Amino acid sequence: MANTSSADKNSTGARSGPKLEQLLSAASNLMAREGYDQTSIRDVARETGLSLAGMYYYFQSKEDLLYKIQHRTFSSLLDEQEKTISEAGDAEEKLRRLVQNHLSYYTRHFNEMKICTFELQSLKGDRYKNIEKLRRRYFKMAAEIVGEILGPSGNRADRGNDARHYTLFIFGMLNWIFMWFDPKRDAPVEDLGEKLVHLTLHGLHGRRGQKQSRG
Amino acid sequence: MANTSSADKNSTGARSGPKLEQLLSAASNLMAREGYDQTSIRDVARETGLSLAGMYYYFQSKEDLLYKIQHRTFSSLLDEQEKTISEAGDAEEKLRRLVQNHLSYYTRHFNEMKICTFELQSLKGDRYKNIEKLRRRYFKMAAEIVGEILGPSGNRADRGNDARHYTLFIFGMLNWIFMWFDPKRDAPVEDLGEKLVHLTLHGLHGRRGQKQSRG
DNA sequence: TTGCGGTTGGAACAAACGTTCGATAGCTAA
DNA sequence: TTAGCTATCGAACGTTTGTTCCAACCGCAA
Repeated sequence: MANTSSADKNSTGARSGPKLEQLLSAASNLMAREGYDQTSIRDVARETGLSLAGMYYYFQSKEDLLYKIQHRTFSSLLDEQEKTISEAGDAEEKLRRLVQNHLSYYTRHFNEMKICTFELQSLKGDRYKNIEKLRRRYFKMAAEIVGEILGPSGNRADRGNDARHYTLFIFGMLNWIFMWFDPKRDAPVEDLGEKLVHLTLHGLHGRRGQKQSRG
Repeated sequence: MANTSSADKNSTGARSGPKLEQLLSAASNLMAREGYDQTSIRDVARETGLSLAGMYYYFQSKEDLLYKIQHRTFSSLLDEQEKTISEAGDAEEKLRRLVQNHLSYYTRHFNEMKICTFELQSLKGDRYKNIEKLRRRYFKMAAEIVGEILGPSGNRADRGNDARHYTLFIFGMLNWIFMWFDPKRDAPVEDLGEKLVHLTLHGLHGRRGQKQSRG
């Protein structure tokens, strides 16, 4: 179940339902294209046909709008991941599922995910802390899988940092996809995910499909 | 030598020298911390002691300021890379130098690099095109190295896309470092670069520390 | 001294922004 | 009908922003 804390007070009342979803969706679309700062509440209002003042019936502030997008998207992704990964077998399979789920979720909620990935720093105070908490939970989940694949630490001094670094490398590959992915050129994402997992496990030298013999 | 085209008209006159460098440096510092949109020209002026109007003696516009930062930083990095890589031996060594140079430049010009990495989309028209051109040159340089490591293509259908994808994965790892790097925890960058190269070449399963002889 | 071009600052402007206020419909329960 | 709640609107306020104008300063050559 997803985190709920002091910054989501206004899930009470009628400020929910399909209208809210529509507003969040339109806002995500604009913000993913133009960025959070460059998207005004007026833009979102215009896009949805709602008046400017009407927006403030659904959101306390612009930052609250951003927060709602991030919180919904992130906790939904997190739930999906924790459910799927727990059913996996060994660590490699868990990693594969983590990557493929991430990319799958990504294609279904491109705009929202882009916002989650690049607009965290636009949140302040409690709202920042809440999303940061979700992010950390996501990271920890991945880091444990990577640590499992690396095997027991102990030989090198900062072996503890290894899992952290490699996990951050993986998230780097995943998150950077927003910057270049082109459906016409790079679909299907499943293949992309396979490449990513393959690179992570075996590197460029690990043969795939067919191979040269090695020393 | 770095690209020069229609958008850098104002390198004429006295609008250069240490004062310009100071302004660009202060602006980079603020923009790396708060983002381009959240940094006003007034902020930069206040930081440097120059008046608001005085800023417009050095920059045609706020976007021009951003462009100057990106152009200088990127062409300098590009020059450095092309020089160093041409001296390298095999493809693996080239990749290693590419990564280590990138990270080295990165530590010397953290703020400017962060801006180059994340604020491209804030440029429009010719300014956008010019930086995009530099970026493409950088990418091509890397992609050729990766292609060389992968070996001759021809077996799989979209093998041509492989080098592109793997290169983008590498840039993903590199660029994402901005999001988490902590000098107290992650220095020295040379070790980080080694880890990145090792993952790229051999993956998590490749042995490290105890190394096997090769070829 | 005068003159001049490179450099700087004070003041102002128009536009855009986030936010608030008060009013007004529509609906439902008493 | 009345009372109250949900949903929406037009208008406005105060602030910040990028940018411009123009006057003034500086150092140096004539």
